[in-house]
Amino acid sequence: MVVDELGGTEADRIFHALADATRRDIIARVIRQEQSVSALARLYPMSLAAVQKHVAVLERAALVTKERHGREQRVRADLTVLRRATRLLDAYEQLWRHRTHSIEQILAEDQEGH
Amino acid sequence: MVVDELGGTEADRIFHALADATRRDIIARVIRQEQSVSALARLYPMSLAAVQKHVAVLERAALVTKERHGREQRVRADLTVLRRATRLLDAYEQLWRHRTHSIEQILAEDQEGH
DNA sequence: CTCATCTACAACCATTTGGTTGTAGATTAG
DNA sequence: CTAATCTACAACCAAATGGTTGTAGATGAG
Repeated sequence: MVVDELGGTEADRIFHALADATRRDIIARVIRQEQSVSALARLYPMSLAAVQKHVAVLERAALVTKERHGREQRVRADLTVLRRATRLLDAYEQLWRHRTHSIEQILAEDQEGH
Repeated sequence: MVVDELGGTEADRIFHALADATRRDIIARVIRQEQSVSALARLYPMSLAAVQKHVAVLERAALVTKERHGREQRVRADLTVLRRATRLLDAYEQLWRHRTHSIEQILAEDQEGH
């Protein structure tokens, strides 16, 4: 029923991408060192295609980028996006602590287009 | 195919709960002031039952709790859980900055069990 | 050149998600 | 008591998720 262009807001995509243990593990691994897709696939009890899909979800959320290097496609993390997610949650906490009445700021940051 | 008890790990539930704009809006509102379910339902272009389901998702993630007050069910935020999510993302950022080789800590925190 | 490897992508399937309507139980108002 | 309100929950449905297998195109190794 969602007729949206693709998957909703940026926050939608980021949190959805984080809502899976395999994807969080992929992030944690490529933070330390970029890895090829098939190297990642060997780590998990699922097919290469499944891991490709997980990487694609992370890519849609801009949490990782791929860079072709020979015949390999190296996956690496883009931490600035992860930082945006952290700041969004931080904003909710601020909202709590300060009981601020200007909720519009955090909600505005939570829209498509940021 | 998931024969799991219910929805995976705590982090799964928290991030999944946050991956929807309506649910994030509900959190932002009940942070400021607890609201009854039907009061929340009037805010969104969907049925009461739909909002009930969103609240249930937030409840499964322990991001909100309900407290009966007369015939109303007041929804309020539990910020300690939101804080856990923030700390989890913070941990990823630390992992990035310090390139620490003890990834086990953050992964351990990411398991079912607390 | 030939073959193995890495990747992409389509088709398919079961389950979950996010919405609906409808029914029914508590609780308060008058 | 009766009626209106708030909530819960079941049944249903379309679409998205998360997995599979299979096919095919690039690229590197020998």
